[in-house]
Amino acid sequence: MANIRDVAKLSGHSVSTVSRALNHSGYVSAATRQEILVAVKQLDYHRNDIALALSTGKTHQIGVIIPFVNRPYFQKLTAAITAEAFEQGYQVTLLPTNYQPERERQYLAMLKHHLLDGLIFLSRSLPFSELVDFRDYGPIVCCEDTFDYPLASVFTNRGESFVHAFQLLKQCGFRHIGVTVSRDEHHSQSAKLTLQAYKMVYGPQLDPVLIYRHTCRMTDGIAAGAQRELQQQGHGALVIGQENIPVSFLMDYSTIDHRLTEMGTTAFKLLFQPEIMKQAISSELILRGRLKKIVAQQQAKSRS
Amino acid sequence: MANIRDVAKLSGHSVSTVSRALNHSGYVSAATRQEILVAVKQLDYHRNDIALALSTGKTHQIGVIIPFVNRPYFQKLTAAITAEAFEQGYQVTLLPTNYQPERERQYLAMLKHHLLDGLIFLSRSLPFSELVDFRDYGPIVCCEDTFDYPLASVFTNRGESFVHAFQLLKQCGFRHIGVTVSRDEHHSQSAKLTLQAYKMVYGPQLDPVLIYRHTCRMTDGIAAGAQRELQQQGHGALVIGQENIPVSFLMDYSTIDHRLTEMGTTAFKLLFQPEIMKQAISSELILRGRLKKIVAQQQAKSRS
DNA sequence: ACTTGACATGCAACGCGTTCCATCTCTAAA
DNA sequence: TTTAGAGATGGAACGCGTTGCATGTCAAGT
Repeated sequence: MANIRDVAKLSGHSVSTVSRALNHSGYVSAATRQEILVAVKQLDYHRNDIALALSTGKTHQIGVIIPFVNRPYFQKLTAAITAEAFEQGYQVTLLPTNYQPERERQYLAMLKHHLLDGLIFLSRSLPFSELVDFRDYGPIVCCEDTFDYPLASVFTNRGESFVHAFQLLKQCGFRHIGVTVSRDEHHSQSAKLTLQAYKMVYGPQLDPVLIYRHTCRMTDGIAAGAQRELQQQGHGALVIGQENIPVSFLMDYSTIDHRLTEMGTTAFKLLFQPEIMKQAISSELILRGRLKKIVAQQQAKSRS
Repeated sequence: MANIRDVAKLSGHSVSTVSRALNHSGYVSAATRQEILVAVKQLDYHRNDIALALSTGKTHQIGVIIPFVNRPYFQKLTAAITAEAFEQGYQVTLLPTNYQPERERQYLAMLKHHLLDGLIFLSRSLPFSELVDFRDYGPIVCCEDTFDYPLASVFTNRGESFVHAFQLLKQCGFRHIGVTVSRDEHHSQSAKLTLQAYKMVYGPQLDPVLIYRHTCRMTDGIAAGAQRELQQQGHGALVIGQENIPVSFLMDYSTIDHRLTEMGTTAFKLLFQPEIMKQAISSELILRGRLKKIVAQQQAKSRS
C-alpha cells in the first residue's frame, strides 16, 4: 500500500505539497498538481483514513446506541439516521446494548477516545446525569425528552398523542379500554405516558386486569397480535397500534404515527447544531377500519 | 485528554513499560504495574483507539454492505451479524448502497484504506469479478452463492427450497401458480431461482400474466399483501411467503424459513476463516393454515 | 566462579496524513 | 528601484500507541 511519502518521492515533490494538492488547500501550481496526480494514479494511492483521523481528531463516524436491533421502532429511527448521515459524509456504527448499562458506558468511552464524532441515544438505561458527564468529549443527542438536563433532545410528544387517542375513543363511546406495556411504568417511559394519558381522559381508576404485558422479545406488531386475537374471538373491541408499521395497513387497524423518519433525521442534524437543545416532532393519529367509520359518522352527526 | 506519555511521565516509567503494563504483554513487575495504574486512574487515561488502529493496522470494524436498511431480509441478516460481531469484539458499520455501484466501490475502498477489517456483502450490484480485485486488501464474504469465483460465500440453497415448495403444491393438486419477483430474472438471483424451480416442477411454460412484480420499495410482507388481497376477494388460492416473518404467523400463511440468523452468524465467522470458502445453510418450509391441513390429509391418506 | 536465561525496563522507530513556519521567487504597486 | 505581498514549496513537528532491540539485574544451574 503506497502512502503519501511514496507519492512525494515518485512525483519529486514534498509530502506537504502532495497533501495540499490532494486536498485543494493552500497553494499548488497546476503543473505540480498534475505531476502529483500522475504519481497517485501510478501507485494507486489512496489516503489512509485512520492516519487522517489520528491527525485531525475527526473520524466521521457516529454511533447509534440502540437496545435491540430487531425492533421496528429502532429500525425506523436507525434507517433515517443512517440516510441522513450518509448524506453528510458520515458513517453510522450501530451500538446494541440490550439495555445493559455497562455497554452504554463502553460506548460512551468510545466518544472519549475520539473513536466517534458523536453519539445518538435511541433509548438508554443510564440516568441522564451520567450522560451529562460525557458532553465534553463530543456531541450527544437523545431521542427522548431530556427535560431540564443539558442534553440535546429530539422527541415526539407521545403523551399528547396518547391523550388525543384516548379522547377520541371516549368520544366514540368506548368505555372499556385495555393498554399494553412492555416494562412497568417506573422503567418504561412509554408505559408511564400511556397510563398517565388514560387516567387524564378516563379518570384515575384503570382496571389492572386490562393492563397487558408484552415482552421485549416480541419483534413486531404487538397491536397486530391483539387485533388477530380479537378478530378470531369475534370480540367487538378495536385496536390502536403505533408507528404505522406496514402490518397495520394490511390488517386495517388504526395507528399513531410518531414520524420516526423525521425524528431520526433531526437527531443527526442536532449533533452538529449545539445551539439547538430541544426539538419536538408532532405525531399523527391515522384512522383506519371500524374506528375510521365511527369517527366519520360522528362528524356527519355533529355537522347536521 | 491524557495520553500514554503523560501516564509515563507521572508514573516515572517509560512509555513502553506503560504500554506493556496496560496490555498485559511482556514483563512488568507487580510494583511497577501498580504505580502505573495509579497514574492511569489519576489522569483518567483511556487509550486512543485511533492511534491503536494506525499502529496495529486493525480497526476492529467490519462493514456490512446492504442495499436497503429497511427490508426485513436485510435487517434479519444485519441483526445476526451485529450480534456475532459484538461477541467477538468487533463493531459493525452499516453501508447502505441503494444498489448504486459507485457506493459499493466507495465502501470497497474503505477496506483498501484499512478503515475496515472486513466486508460482508448482503447483496450487490457490482460483478463478482470486480470484488475479487479487493480480496488482497481484506476478507470479503458474500451472502449468496459465488459459484466458481474465489470469494467466500454463505448461502441457503434457495433453489432447492423453491423446488421443494413447488413440488408440494403440485402434490396437493394446485395447478395455477403465481409468483412474485422484484427485478427481472436477469438481474435478480431470487427471481431466476424462483422461475427455474417453477419450470422444473411444472414444466417450461408459465403464464406471464401470473408473474407479479413487486417493488423494492415495499418494506414488508409481499406475501402478506397477497394473502390479504386473496382473502378479501374470497379467492381460493393460498400463499407461501418467505423468511418466516412475524406477520406470516399472524396472518397464518406458510413460509420458507431461510435461516437468516444462522446465515448472518456464519457470514461473520467466515471473515476470519479464510480456509473455508463456501458454506451452505439449509432452509425449512414451515406449513401453516390451509396448506398444513391439506398436507396432513395427504399424509393420512397415503398411510391408510 | 562462570554461564545462561528469565525478568525488567527504556529508547527510538514506525504507521501516515496534516499543518505551522520558514524560505524563495516573481510581479505589481509606490 | 525598492518593496510588499501573492504564489509556491519544503522541513519538521504533531497526534499516540506499539514493538523490536539493546541494556541491565539477578538467581539458578554447572
